[in-house]
Order: sequence, then structure tokens, then C-alpha cells
Amino acid sequence: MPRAGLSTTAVVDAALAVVDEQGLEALTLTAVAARTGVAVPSLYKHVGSLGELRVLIGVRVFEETAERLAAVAIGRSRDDAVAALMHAYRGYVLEHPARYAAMVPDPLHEPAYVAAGTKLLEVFLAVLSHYGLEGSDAVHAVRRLRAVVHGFASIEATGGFGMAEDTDVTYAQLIAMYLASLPRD
Amino acid sequence: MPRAGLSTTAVVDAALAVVDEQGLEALTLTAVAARTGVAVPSLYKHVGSLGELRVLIGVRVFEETAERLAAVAIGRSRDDAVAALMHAYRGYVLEHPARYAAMVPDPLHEPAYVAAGTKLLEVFLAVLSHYGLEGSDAVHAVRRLRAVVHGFASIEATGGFGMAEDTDVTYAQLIAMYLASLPRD
DNA sequence: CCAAAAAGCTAATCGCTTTAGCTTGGGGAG
DNA sequence: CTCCCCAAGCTAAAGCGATTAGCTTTTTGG
Repeated sequence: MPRAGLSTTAVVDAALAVVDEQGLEALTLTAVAARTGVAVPSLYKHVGSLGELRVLIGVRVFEETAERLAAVAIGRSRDDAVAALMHAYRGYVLEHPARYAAMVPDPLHEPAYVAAGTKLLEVFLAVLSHYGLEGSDAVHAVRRLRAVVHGFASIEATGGFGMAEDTDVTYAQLIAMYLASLPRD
Repeated sequence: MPRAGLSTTAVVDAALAVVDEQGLEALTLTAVAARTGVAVPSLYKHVGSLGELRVLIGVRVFEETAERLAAVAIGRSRDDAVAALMHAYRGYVLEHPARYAAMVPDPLHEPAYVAAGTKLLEVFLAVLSHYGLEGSDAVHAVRRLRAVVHGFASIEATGGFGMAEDTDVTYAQLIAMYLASLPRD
């Protein structure tokens, strides 16, 4: 019998596919094993435990987001950059709604998250530095941004906005609201 | 052997206690049964399934929040009322951080949520009506409020704010930011 | 006082995670 | 080119949580 040629990366890929297709609750070792064409216990050669797999998924999503945001911020500044960041963040969540839920648990308790989280933080800080924000002011500004963006995205991703009104309009208002909270010249 | 004298309400109470003390992941029928002094299958006389229990918990939290917000808005108007609402919302989450996570899943898909959600919506709409907001404008304003408040609360409840800066300050800024987005006379 | 519904219980099944221990493919050292 | 070793897979089995079936007993309305 030939070998499957699995790897930790491949397992995480398969797990993400399961999450995308069937939701976070459907993330089970049985499902991942089925998708990779391997017996369930074989996964332990690459992953350690289901809990660890969840963390790995969260880290991956975090990294992808950070990468995407960093890319989109290049060549823009101030309001333009902030708006682009906010749109990119929401865009990722809209593309992978189920995946987003995987990012939430144990954000900073898990050391593995710290690296990815730090990179994301740095992107935010870099953009805000053009407003002259430093130190505590910058921290609070980043937190405001995270609250707005995460709050909207998580509600939208779970279908929490019941009314028929266009959510694009709401988001545009949120962006304007946040920008207005930044120092003006 | 005497009877335990359980009821759906009592089961939900016990479940909330479990969540408060050990977190949402620890919510298991075994844990609830242990706390109520009953065998696991006996719970099915009151609850239907673990999934249904989760929904019942979510509804309860929703209702408590709505009640609390409604109470705090009485006798206040405009900025005063909005700020009070936002503080009360955050206060509830800080008091029961683990409980808050139970509110998120399936917000509107579950019909049971609709009633509680509607009440909460009405409180928001009533407060915003003093700004002359109606129809779509009011819907977007409520969504902005939900995004800010839920975003901040959920990040804070899961310990997502890593830096040492005082979160009270951040929240005060968020309130000011939101108020600034409402129509001024 | 009596019947029947409601509340509990025990036994058993099923799916999922995890551990233990065996087998073998395949690459590198000689 | 061959042989050895390790990593990748597998099967077997234990354990836990949810759920169902079916029995017993308390309680309560008539």
C-alpha cells in the first residue's frame, strides 16, 4: 500500500477545507481523516490532538489575515490606508465566514497566537503612526479599530444582522465613524 | 427515594452556573446532571437535547441583557441614555464573561432568539428615536452600536486586549466615537 | 382512594478522541 | 546496490459524552 504523504501543513489544509465547507462544529478528526484518505489515529503523527489542530487553524487564519492586511496597506496612507485595511478585513471574513469563528478562541493565551497577533498589531500601528499616534494613544486607537472591525465582521459572518438594509452602507458608516475618531490635522 | 423536583428553568439555572464557573466548553449534560443531583438521562425530561439547552441559555442571557438595558435607559435621554446603555452592556459581560460566549451562536436562526432579540432592538430604537432617527437610518445606527459594543465586549471577555493600558479608557473613547456618529442638533 | 402522567433510573448504543503497539515503506549510510 | 532505521500508517481497544428505550415510582387530579 502506498503512503499518503501527509504533513502537518496538509492536515491543517484539510481541516480548513472541512471548516469552510461544513462549519466549525463539523471540524472533527474523523472528517479530516476522511478527507485526507487516512485512518483517524494516523493524524496523530502530524497533529498531537484535536485541540492543537484548532490552534493551528486559528494561527493560520491569523497569519493569512495579517498578510493580506499588510499587502493592502502598502502604498496608501492615513484615511486611505485605514479604509483599505478595514475593507480587507471584512473581505476576508466574507470570503470564509466559517473560518472566522476559528480565530476567536484563546486569542493570546496560546503562545502560538502571539507571533501572528504581533504582526497584525504592527500593521495597524504602522498605519496609525501617520496620524502621529504613539504609545498609549496608539494602543487605544488600535483597540477601537479592532472592536469596530471584529464586532461588525463577527455579527455579519453569523448572519446576525436581521434587517434587510444593505450591510455595505452600515460598514461605510462605521469606517467614517472610526476615521472621525482619529486625530485630524 | 424522593424526587429532585427539577424543571426546565432549574436545569437552565444549573447550566448557567456551570458555564459561569467552568466556561462554555465545560457545558456538558454530565456536568449539569452532577450539579442537579440527577442521572444524565433524567435531564431529557426537561430539555430535549444539549443543543436545545444551549439555545435556552442563549435566550436567557439575551433576556437578562435586554431587561437590564431597558431598566437603565429609563429616565435618561440622548447621549446620557446611549452612554448608560453601553456601560450596562459591558457591565453584564464583565460580570459573566463566560456566559457571553453563549449568546453568540445562531443569533437569529433560532426562532427562540427572535423574541428576545426584538426586545433588545426596541430598547435601542427607542433611545435613538430621540435623535430623530427612523427607518433605515435608525437600523444602521443600531448596527453601528451593536458592532462597537459587541466587538469590544467579546474581545475584552476573552482577554483579547493584551497591552496593559486601561480598558476603561478605551471604552470611554468608543462611547465618544459612537456618540459623535449620531446626528447633532 | 386510584389511575395515569410525569420524573427518575438503569442498560445499551453510537460517534468521537486518544493511547498502545504492530507493520512497513523508503531514504540514507556504507 | 543493499541494509537498517525511522517515520507514517494501521488495527485494536478504552473511555467519555449524547441519546434512546423501557422500567419503576412518585405525585396529583378526579
